[in-house]
Amino acid sequence: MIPSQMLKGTLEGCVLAILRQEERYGYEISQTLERYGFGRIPEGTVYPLLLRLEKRGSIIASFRASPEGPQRKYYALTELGQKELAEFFRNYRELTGAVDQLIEMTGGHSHAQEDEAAVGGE
Amino acid sequence: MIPSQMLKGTLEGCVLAILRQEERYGYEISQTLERYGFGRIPEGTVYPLLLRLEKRGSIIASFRASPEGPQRKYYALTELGQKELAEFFRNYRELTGAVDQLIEMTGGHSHAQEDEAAVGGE
DNA sequence: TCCGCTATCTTGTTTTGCAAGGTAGGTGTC
DNA sequence: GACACCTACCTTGCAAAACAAGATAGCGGA
Repeated sequence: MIPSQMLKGTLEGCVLAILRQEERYGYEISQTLERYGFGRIPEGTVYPLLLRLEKRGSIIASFRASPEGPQRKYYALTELGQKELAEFFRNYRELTGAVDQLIEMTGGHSHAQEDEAAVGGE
Repeated sequence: MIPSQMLKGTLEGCVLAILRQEERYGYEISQTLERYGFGRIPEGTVYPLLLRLEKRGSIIASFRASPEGPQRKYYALTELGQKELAEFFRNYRELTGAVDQLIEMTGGHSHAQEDEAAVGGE
């Protein structure tokens, strides 16, 4: 399980990335994140995040009926959202670049699983 | 500049990684992080983080004189700290694995700079 | 004496993930 | 009709952590 602190800042960019190609609604996004390996991201996280993005103007919403259950609120990227997504990519690369360099300099480990196997856990 | 929200949780693991091979003191760690590409990490961030780790038992401190200025507080990893470092590696890989997969599935981009160049900025 | 560098720590603010819980539509079962 | 369950949305309040700002202190030089 990815610790919640480590998701901070990253989740927002990931939601923008999910909306990059097609409109999606909150409930769907929550499930999509889980499929990508983020673990269960509860609605109490996703909806406030979406409302924040909407208020800021990064995404726009439109209600549409659902074949099962209540209306769905579909979100789409605005131009601002696309710029923010591009900036997220840059920041994410900057972060992983720094961390990967640090890991390598301080004793390797960046993407292999040598001695970790012995520690076990999870 | 990496946004501070994106550093949350990650910084702690990075400090553990820095202490992996040799003892270091706070002021030094702050400068080391900058050299690795994290940008300026102010003392108001580093010292509380170190105190937190010390209280938790992840690191132990020992004062030693400095050739210039006041005493230095050197930190070293404990066994707990080493386990936490190993867990940080796992979590970091899990996070980057999920994000990289998401980025790739939603339109590539993982580590190239194609269309972003046109957006400009920074 | 005062400034600047080294070196430590504290207080309070802000952001954000999440637990918990509430509202509501639709379908099925008793 | 009453109830349960899934879908689908939202809100309130808490906790963790980065950081701005500022305090303290040793040491050297102008």
